[in-house]
Amino acid sequence: MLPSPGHSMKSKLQELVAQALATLAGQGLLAEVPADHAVQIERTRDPAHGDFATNTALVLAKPARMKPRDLAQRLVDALPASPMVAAVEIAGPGFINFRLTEDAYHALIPEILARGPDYGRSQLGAGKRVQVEFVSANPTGPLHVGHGRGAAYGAVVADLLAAVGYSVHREYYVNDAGRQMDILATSVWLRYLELCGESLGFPSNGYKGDYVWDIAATLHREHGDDYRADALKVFRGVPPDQRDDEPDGDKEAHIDALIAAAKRLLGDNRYRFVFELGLNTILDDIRADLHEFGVDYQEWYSERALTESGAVNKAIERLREAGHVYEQAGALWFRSTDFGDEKDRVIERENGQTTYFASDIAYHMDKLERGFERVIDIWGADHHGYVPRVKGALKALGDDADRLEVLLVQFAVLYRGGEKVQMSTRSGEFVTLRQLRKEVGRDAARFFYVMRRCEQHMDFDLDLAKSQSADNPVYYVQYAHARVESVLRQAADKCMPVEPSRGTVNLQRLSEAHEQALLRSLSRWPEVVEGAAMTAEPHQVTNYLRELANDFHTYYNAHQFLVDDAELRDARIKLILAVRQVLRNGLGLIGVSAPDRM
RNA sequence: GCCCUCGUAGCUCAGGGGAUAGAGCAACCGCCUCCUAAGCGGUAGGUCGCAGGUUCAAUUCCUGCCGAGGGCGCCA
Repeated sequence: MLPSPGHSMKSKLQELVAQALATLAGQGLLAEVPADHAVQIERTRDPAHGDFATNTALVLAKPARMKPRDLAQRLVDALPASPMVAAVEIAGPGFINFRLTEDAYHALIPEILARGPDYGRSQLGAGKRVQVEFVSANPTGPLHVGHGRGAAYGAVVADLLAAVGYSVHREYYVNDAGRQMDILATSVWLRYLELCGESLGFPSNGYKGDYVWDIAATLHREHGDDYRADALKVFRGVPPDQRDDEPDGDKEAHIDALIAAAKRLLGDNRYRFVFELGLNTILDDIRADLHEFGVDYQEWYSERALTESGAVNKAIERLREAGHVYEQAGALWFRSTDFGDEKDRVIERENGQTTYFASDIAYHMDKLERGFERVIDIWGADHHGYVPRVKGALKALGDDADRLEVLLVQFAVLYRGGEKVQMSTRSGEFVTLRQLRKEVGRDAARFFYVMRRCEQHMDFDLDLAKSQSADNPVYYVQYAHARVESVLRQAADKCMPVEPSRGTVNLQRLSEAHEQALLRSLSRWPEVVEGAAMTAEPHQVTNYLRELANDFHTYYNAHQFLVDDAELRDARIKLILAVRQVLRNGLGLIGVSAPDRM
């Protein structure tokens, strides 16, 4: 990772070492060292090694033709003086360890209090435009808990990128054009016919969830029998469904014939009306669901609009002109094997319909044309096979496929009472995101979803998420915040001034080991935000918050804050105000509330 | 069969070239006359799946193997 122009302690040290390297280079000592060498500064694991360490001398020993410890010594000699550095020493095979001054840590407190919500934010992204597309579930039913993880993860990745200075565009791709939507419209209509009193066998491939009944009921309530047709006519000539008593049936042919019947018997306008009713009802529900989950978008991008704008045909034309398309068995194929895919893919079917993949090519072409410097797609891990073909298509179009980053999120498995919660989309028996939010609450859901690396299979323990105990990491962190608020209320009750003095006044009184540990944790926050943003790993934030909360709880147990000694009390109040601020910033970043009392 | 991800403490997981591998839970022992015990401290617990390779240095990177999960359609 390149040195950042940030203001963190780490980046300041990076700068010092870089200056020392420049000095040695000026003396002609580093002829074979690349000029753009990135200085690595890390936090030490062992406090005996100081606060930070760099392996620069070890890494550069060979090109500098020096022994690591000799190079380290020269670097130390060339290091510019800095008020933040208390001691520098060479250790082990050639590490350079830095110990920072107490003043450097004390100065952190007024900085945190002055910057407030901005402490931890940076300009690393330099305003570059990045698009984050996430969730994008088909609007054929409510979001389930699998989508919830993508929603929480995507929202935090987007917020992290914004926090480090990117201009972020959050987008939901609405698949409102495909066959699945026709199946939904037909499902709604068939349920409506049942409500009208028609008797029929519901197709095994139809959508069977209760929400389909709800949409059908709206149609029936508001329009009576206006959309009614004789069930016998609907099913006339339709090939048999595949079900237990008819194992030889074809469920695909069956549902397709029913869609055709719906279109024929309703006519274009009335079919479109039923279709739109289903689509809009579900999309409104998804939008509201995500909003209540703290997930909002800049844009809901319609696949249908993409198709109607001619973008799909344009993409196919561009591929054809570039010579990456061929016809076979009546269909149009994209030769994706030329770009690393394992087999070629159909983009236009024998019946003239373009495939979902063709829309995807057009959509990604459009994303790049809109001028985003980075395009991030967040997909369910089951779509990983799509990555080579989408990237392949971009390469075939002559675009820079590296601008597209695909992050894959594994599914979450719910556990209740130690038992796996069984889910099946087919039968409509799945746990919805809304049910999860109702059961464990928004805060726990948001926190738990991003607590693990996205590529990790996740066991979501519902009982733990609900438990109001120390075991529950959400409450643990929130409780730290509530405790700070509680102390401030107590101070007010005792008529002690809560308004702290300015600057670093009294801060030298913070000499306890617990206080120093807390200050070190507070100083890490900008590094955590930067690291989490650059690696798209929100779990680094939750881990940090647990550590910070732990430092605070330990301190709380060991020392009284509201002491009679006014100067000491002032210093401690300033410290816990800084802790409160960083807890708020961290919880805010992952979409979790910071309650005043619990 | 091919592809992707993962194998770290009894369980759930961090760490991902660097100095003695960490946390939470579970187990055991302690701590409220005190700003919320939804809290804190301590003890115990590991051949970082196995075998090679690269490196001054490998749990981390590479290769192979073993094991777990997922994906491989003129579906979306």
